[in-house]
Amino acid sequence: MRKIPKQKRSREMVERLLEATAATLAERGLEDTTTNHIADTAGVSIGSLYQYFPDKEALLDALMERISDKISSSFREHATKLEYVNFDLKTVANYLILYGIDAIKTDPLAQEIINSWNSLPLEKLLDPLEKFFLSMAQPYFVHHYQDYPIQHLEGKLYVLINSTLFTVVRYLQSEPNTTMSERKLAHILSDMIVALLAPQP
Amino acid sequence: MRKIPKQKRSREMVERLLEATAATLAERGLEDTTTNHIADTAGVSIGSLYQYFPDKEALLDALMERISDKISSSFREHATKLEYVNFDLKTVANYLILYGIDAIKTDPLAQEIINSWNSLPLEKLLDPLEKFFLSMAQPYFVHHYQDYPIQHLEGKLYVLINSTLFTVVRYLQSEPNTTMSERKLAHILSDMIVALLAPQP
Amino acid sequence: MRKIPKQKRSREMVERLLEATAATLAERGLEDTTTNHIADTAGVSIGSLYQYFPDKEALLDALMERISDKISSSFREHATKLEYVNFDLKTVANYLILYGIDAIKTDPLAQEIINSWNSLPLEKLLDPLEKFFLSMAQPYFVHHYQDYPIQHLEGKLYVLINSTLFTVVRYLQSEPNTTMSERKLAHILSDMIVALLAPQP
Amino acid sequence: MRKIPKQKRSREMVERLLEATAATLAERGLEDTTTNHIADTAGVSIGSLYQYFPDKEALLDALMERISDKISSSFREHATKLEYVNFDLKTVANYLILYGIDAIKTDPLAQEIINSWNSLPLEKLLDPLEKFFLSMAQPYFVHHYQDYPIQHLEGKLYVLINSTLFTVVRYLQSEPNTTMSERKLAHILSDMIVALLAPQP
DNA sequence: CATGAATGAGTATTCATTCAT
DNA sequence: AATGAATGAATACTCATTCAT
Repeated sequence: MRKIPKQKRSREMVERLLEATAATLAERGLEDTTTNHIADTAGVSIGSLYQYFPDKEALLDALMERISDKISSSFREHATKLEYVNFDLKTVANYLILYGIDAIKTDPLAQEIINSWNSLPLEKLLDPLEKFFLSMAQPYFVHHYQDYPIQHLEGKLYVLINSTLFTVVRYLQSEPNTTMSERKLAHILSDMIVALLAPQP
Repeated sequence: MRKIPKQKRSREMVERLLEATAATLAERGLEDTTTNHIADTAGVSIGSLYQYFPDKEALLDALMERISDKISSSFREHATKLEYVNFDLKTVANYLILYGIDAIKTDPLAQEIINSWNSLPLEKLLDPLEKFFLSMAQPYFVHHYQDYPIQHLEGKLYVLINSTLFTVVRYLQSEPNTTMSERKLAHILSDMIVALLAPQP
Repeated sequence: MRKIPKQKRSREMVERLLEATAATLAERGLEDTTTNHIADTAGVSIGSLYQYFPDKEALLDALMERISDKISSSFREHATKLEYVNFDLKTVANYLILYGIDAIKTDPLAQEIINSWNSLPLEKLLDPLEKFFLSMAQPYFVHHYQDYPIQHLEGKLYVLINSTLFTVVRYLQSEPNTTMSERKLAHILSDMIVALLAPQP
Repeated sequence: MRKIPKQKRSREMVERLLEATAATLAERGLEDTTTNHIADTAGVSIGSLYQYFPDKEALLDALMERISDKISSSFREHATKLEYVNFDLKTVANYLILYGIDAIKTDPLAQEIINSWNSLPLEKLLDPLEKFFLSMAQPYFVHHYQDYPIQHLEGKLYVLINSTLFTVVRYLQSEPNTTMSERKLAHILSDMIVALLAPQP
């Protein structure tokens, strides 16, 4: 009976710290973010921070996972709302890529992550994201191409997801200098996805 | 007549420092690489290091560029030897990807770079590489598909190059845990390349 | 109730660090005084030093101010004990100058300051001292020469205070080589003071 | 026969180095002046610099002496042109002080010296200057007050010269914040000089 | 559990000076 | 005598982490 409130408090604390980390990162940039800044922003003592996270790395790792979750559910929501199952692959892919680009450009934290991917534990963000997109893509395929060979599918999706994610990241990193438009990028990427997955029979 | 040996010396020093940087990086990992370590490894005083590079960042940047060059020429050589122009796209792509993977796995420095891409100025490596592959791909296309629409080509190559590079990098980062074989990865990637570039007419 | 001990601790720390600075300065000379030396001498970690002073300069500045305070109160005490208001200007000036010289020669820190005025933020010492002597002189004048024109007074005091301070400092710097006795110096200086301030009516 | 050109070259070199030091000091400020900067400015190798001056200190010392000489001759010239012997003490003192202030404010090097007197071997400048003013004042007194007691004179001049020099320096250091005008300062200082030296009989 | 004062290892960089050529 | 490449000691300051209260 005592444990539940404790866990709740604990969860709230973790929450608070992660939000503080996100906020500090977005405001000051990774370079200028210290554990003490984070504790301050969270309105918590530095000692407490270390009660909940063994070290800075763990904090960053947890944040990346959390962001991964947010992105996932945001995508899921959107895709569901869109009733994506009813559209053809090209349309869905194109739409989701554009949505993703927009989401990143809107969020200062996402911005900072993209700019400091050097120095952030990006795997912690990408690994779950990879799994998520896999889990999202599979039902789609079950629906549209019932007899699609699953083993092949997994490998192809692995490749496509990473390809798309990184190309978008890199595009956004060097954006001001690039001539390609977002629309064109999305177009090519979704073409690529379709081309690899759904070759004309 | 006197100046040439000077320039030579200077070049040698730069060379030596870059090699020392590479070695230190490969041995101690980026985390534990200090400018003093590098100078030591180069058998040179720390003061000299700073005579040739304004700061640590410049050293790392230069190293990345140098590696990019090495990779480029290594690929070019290989591709030329292979007379790649005579082979179909699928074969060339597949071969070069496998060659690249092997090259990375053979080179401890490449290994370290892949593992610490966090913290390394990866753009300095990727930007030229991107250009290089573009320059390598274009003649191939001129030869094989004379009537290929060039504007599309550039965008597609941009996407494919980044997609391939990153997917390979990511594959190698998480390799021990992955079930996919290198051959399969290469296969899928080259499929993807062909699918996007050379749709069956 | 809890905060007072904290503030006390803080004050003690500042105290300790300033004393350590003074001691290190006196012992090793400014040239050879590092922040780490100071922290060591204070029996405190270098990190703590920087928790209380933003940088070395601030430490030195604070020390100068502190010394200025010490000198001021020492003078004030002495002058009060002496009931200087009851004596004529020449006597008071002469006495205080001799007292100052003696105080400096007795204090190894003062010695070091005089020898390394190069490299010390002397203004931080002189500005308040100037003000102090001004504040000390004015009541005296109000008392002795009620109808003394105040505006003139301020300018003259500014000149006299700086003149006296510096001449004494310079005298002490080059003392071993000088033939003039302290008494003579004090005599001339007090003569000068009287001559400028209190011309025979 | 060979030695004379050598000495000449040597002299020129010293000259050049001192001028380079002065220029570098004036342009970059003491803080940012390195021996290498100086050698560069002089158009001479750093090795040569050390052929003529054992270390940086010696260079600075020499510069201070040289400046002292310049100031002396500049004053002497001016005073002579003015036929100062024919004027009364107050006028001469007042004029020379104003001239000095102006000379300093006109010369960027003088400016820098005043601002970095911390860190410069000021004694090297002041000692000769003190002697110079002494030597300049004595004939004046011989002329005007033949029966002036010489021993007293020396002590008084010592005090007055230092007083005046420092008060002016300090005034110029804190000038922007001061309300007193240059004229007033000169006025008080010359009053002080007259008051101490030439009491109304 | 919370606090936050204290810790101290760790590091990039400067610059006066030397000495082989 | 001149050169200038090479030297390397020396130092201020940061920040993740601990632990006594």
